[in-house]
Amino acid sequence: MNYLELPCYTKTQLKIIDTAEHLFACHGIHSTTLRMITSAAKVNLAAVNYHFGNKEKLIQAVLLRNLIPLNNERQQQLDRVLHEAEIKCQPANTKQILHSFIMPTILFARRNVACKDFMTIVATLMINPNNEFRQLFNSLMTPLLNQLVQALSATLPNISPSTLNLRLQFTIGAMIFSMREIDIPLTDQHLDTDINLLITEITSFASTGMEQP
Amino acid sequence: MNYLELPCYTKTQLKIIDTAEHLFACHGIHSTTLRMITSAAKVNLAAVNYHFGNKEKLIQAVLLRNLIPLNNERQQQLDRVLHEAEIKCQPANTKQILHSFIMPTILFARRNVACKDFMTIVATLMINPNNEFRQLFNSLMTPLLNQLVQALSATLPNISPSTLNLRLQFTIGAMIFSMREIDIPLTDQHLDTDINLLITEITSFASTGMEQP
DNA sequence: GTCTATAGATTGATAGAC
DNA sequence: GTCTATCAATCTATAGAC
Repeated sequence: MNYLELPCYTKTQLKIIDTAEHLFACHGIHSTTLRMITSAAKVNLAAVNYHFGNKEKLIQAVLLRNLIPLNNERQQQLDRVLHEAEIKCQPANTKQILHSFIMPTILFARRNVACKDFMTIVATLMINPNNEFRQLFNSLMTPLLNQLVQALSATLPNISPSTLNLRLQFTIGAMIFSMREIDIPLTDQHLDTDINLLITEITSFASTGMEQP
Repeated sequence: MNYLELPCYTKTQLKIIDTAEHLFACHGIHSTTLRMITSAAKVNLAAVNYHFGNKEKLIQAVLLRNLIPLNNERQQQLDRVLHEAEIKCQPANTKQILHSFIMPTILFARRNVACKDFMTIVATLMINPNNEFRQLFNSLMTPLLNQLVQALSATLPNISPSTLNLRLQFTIGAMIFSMREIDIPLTDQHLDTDINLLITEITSFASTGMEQP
């Protein structure tokens, strides 16, 4: 349910999207000018306006291009976990539910530079309460997050949905801050943490916190 | 140790700093122009350059004005916890150590609108790996964070410092995402969560995660 | 210290030739 | 579709009157 499809882009459009994504992550969306994008992508200055209409629609294209496949993968994992639990006639456990969200996210963030860049953009969007693209982002995230709270609520009926809601926020915050682009000023040792170990660490960290009385 | 002092500002300078802080949080640092700041602060357009030199130094002033007292408070709490443990001749427990960092932060974030705004700015800085003010921010945070890892390491000798480091990142991420300005698109119920309950929730969530084998 | 005026650079967007 | 040229708006910063 809720699987969305991607628009189809030409080669030039993809070159612009790729370049914009990288520059948005490095310098922030608003500090990145159309001239920076078009010169780095080696296309004409007028190309962005010709292919996307304006700068805002280019930003939307960057969001959709990454978030639609990522959320489809998250949804697929959650569906699988819930389906397997249904077969066994018992609720999925906390770790499985959180893993269905954390695992695809970390795998995505570690896939390549472009994906890392996108996660930086997403994190920035989540932090800023007044961001102009927040509404689009929310509309893409809400269905999945609501399903997660609902699934957790079935597994942990003694914990109120609002508390689960709060702890899911903690979980997402922990996950976002675990990513390479976001390092607090400690040693950078962990940056090369084995990806499977990282997924296990976050999932365990969040699960024990989630199940607290 | 490591207590820093604040510079002394005139009324006009404070008016500019207050206004800038709010606009930085609402629209981002780079999207906020000197005209937006000076017109909202009801001072002349030239006032920022006269009082602070340039835009960058104004941003630094906003950072220092908030981060110095906040970190002094965090340091004081950590010193107290470590001192009490020393008297009892046993290491401080995980919850106390994390509480010394989380409690002053959440109290600060809930103090007033200006403080909430500042936390949004800090979160944005932490997210962006290439931010030009990241170095200043890191230099202010590193001493305290190193002490936290050291204290946790004494309490949890079976867990490697790099793992504690990683879990401290999870903790900070969870804390940042718990704040009012940063809401994932779920119900907004939690936004008015009782402040003491919130501090307890985050501290417990992080402590159980931190102590995992 | 405050203000106006303006310099000098950069921005997003578009018109029109090819 | 691509390109050059350019517009109108906006930006930071400063000079100089008061």
